[in-house]
Amino acid sequence: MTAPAVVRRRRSQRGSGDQLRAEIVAVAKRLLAAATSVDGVSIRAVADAVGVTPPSIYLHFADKNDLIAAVVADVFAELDAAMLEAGARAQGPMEKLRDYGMAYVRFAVDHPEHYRLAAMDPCPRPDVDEVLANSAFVHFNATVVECIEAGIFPAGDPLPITLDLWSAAHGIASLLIAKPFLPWGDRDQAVERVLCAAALGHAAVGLVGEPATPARVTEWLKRRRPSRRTPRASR
Amino acid sequence: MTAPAVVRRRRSQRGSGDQLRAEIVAVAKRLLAAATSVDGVSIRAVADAVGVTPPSIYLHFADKNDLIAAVVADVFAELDAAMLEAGARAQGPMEKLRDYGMAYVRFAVDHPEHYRLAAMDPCPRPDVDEVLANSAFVHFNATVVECIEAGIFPAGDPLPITLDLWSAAHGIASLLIAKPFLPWGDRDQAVERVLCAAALGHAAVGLVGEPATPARVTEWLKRRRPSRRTPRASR
DNA sequence: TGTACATCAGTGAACGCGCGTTCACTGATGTAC
DNA sequence: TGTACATCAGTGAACGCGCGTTCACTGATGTAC
Repeated sequence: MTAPAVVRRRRSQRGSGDQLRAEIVAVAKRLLAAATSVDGVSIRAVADAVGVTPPSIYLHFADKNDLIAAVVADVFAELDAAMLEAGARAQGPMEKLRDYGMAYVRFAVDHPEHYRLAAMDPCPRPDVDEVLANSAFVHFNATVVECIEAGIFPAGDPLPITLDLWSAAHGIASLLIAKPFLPWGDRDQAVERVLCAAALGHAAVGLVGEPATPARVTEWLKRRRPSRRTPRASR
Repeated sequence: MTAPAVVRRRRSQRGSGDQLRAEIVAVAKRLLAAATSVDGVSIRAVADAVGVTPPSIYLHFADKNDLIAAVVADVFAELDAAMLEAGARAQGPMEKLRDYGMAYVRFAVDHPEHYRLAAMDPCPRPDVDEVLANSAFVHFNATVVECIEAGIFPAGDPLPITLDLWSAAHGIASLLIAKPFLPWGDRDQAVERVLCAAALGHAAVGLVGEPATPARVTEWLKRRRPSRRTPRASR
């Protein structure tokens, strides 16, 4: 065992208190990536890893929730950056939407605990505007608008479509995280299948010209392609 | 304040140790419904609420995880019962799938913490077979098979379709739970929209006859319905 | 240039708490004789 | 029917631990004169 590693930090310069703040957020983020819940990372552990005493944390954050919130904001920014980069070279709005969605899910799978923290755990301070003003959400919604303008999705309010597609991406992302052992087969394929099915479903709703209900879905399918097999009596 | 309520239980009869076990599970389940995480419910709190001392719990469960696992099993059983009841009077496989999906999401929204525990939190002891043999999953998959047999979904392995539809239901369910403050509008409508879009997407994949990719989706849409508006240059 | 002083980032020690789990024990119940 | 005894569900007290947070303090830094 090594000695209790008292690597004392150099004290910050007068004006540069923000440096320690940023370092605390970065370290907390790193530790949270390896924990399975917020309770798994303590203020003391963060302080230790930064090389500072626990009370120092309170010079920069009101309390633990405040620190966690800062990490969540950082995670969302990273997610947005990953999405933007993935969608930068898309050929059209539909491709961009796909690239965004794939990048979203890949981020979730690559940083499961960060994703859990940001999108699956209960919000410590829930705020509509904060989510809707979130860069990732804004970029996603803008692309849905492009799809509407391109005639891919039915005209109208983009918000429900954005929420629906987000649900689809979140569904496959969070299920991959929560139940990674399921027989997903090739993960990228599964993700693309789900995202395309959702997008296609919405596009098809536009084709049908009416909101989809199961009755309409069935009717629509019957009209266009009569059953290839006789339905068996259900056991 | 009332006196420390020492309501001592009657000691169980010799053979009826299972009665206390069941009572512990029921109480733990009730307490978990009001907590935001497993850490929010302690062995001590469960013991208190049952009217028993903490060590008694260990006569019936190896440790806390074991107790939680019993609650999760109970939650899944309740979920399956709710789904079965909802789908009992469905007219066809597609309607049954819809009823199952709606019941699934309703259960999640009505019991958010139970759903979080069972489907969103990390599995304490992950087990493929346990999930795939789970009644709710089996019933869901069987209905997908019926849909395939009825020609609604493309022929082939039902498992990917089941997983995809589960992802869709899980997506809207868990997002409603994690971000209830978003502008969902009418919740039932949002749920039906997402589920139908997913189902319709898969059905449409069957129509197209090839796996969906964004390129194919766009092409397919263009072939069948040229853009109603000229795409604007993206800003 | 030198010195007294104000500032404030960070410290050390402690507060009070609740946790999961263990262990020797109790005492009501059922049973053997 | 009566009594000694074995069983074992449940108890009381404690173990060792880590937690979030507070508070009076320190001492390097920058500044006023």
